[in-house]
Amino acid sequence: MAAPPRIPRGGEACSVNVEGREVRLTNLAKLFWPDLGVTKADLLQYYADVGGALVPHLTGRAMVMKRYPHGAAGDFFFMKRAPSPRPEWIRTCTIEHRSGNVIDFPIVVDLPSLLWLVNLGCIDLNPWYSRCDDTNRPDFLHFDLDPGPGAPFPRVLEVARILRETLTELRMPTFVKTSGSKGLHVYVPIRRTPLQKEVWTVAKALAFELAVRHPHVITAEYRVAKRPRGRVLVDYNQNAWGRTLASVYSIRPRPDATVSAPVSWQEVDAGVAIDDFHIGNVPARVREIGDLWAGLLEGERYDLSPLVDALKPVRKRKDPEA
DNA sequence: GGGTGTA
DNA sequence: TACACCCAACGCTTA
DNA sequence: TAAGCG
Ligand SMILES: [Mn+2]
Ligand SMILES: [Mn+2]
Repeated sequence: MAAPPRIPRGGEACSVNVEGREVRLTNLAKLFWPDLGVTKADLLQYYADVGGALVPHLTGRAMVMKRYPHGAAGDFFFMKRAPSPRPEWIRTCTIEHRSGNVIDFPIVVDLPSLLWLVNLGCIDLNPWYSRCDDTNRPDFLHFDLDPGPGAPFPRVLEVARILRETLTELRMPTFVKTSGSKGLHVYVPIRRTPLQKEVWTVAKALAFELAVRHPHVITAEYRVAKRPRGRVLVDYNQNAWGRTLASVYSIRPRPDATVSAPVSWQEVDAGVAIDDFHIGNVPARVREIGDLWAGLLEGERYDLSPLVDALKPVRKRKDPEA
């Protein structure tokens, strides 16, 4: 792999040749984390450094932009439509919503398109779970583990281990990462057969099953006010159509520039912490151990169809007889 | 972050 | 020139 | 059908 490009640290703006594309980068000296002395150039350099591991996880997926043009502590706004003007080599994904709205989302396919997106003020990257060629059939089932008030991070680790046990019993491959914010994300690679809604149904059923079996540490309660204190929410609704999570290797707009970092289950057992992974140490970790989540894209994929079928209302279920 | 519209 | 303004919207829940 | 949720 080619060495990552060097991002100029000074000057207002510049044009950098990346993999044969001219990428215009702006406001390079602007402090995105004033307390850390971390600039927009540092943010771009980080993504250039981890791009080899990150880009495969984004490529071909519509991106929801969460833009922080005034830094991590500044106001942000969501944007779905790829802004114009833009380089002619930025690809888009056209998705029609049920309301009739048609949105042209940008797609990341390589390092130039990634850096173009980051330069817009995107601190974290938010890809769809499905690829653009079939936006209603996701590649993953996932579990968003959110600690509620009074739930310390080690309780999230505990819930993740419980979840892993359940998924392993079902023979599902599992991958875990810190969210970089408060919790953990567990992903299961699936064959691209069920619709997003069907994947959501499976996530919901498993979330409630877990909450019933481990009521002292897990909740799947929809209403905030009804969630018991000190529990970890299995936020199955994150599997709904059109929703996104911050990707692996995303820097989060948090005070310490923490990163959503892939971790091994051994590290979960040993006890990681959110602030173990940040803009300052993740590039070296990736150089040393590579992409712990490569198997999510390249490895075996689980066939969710039997589970989907089993959860259908009896009348609609495929009759196993005759 | 940056284009556009208004003063 | 110097500003204000805009920039998403879903599907799922319970009442 | 409306409002809460993320
Ligand atoms: Mn979360
Ligand atoms: Mn959540």
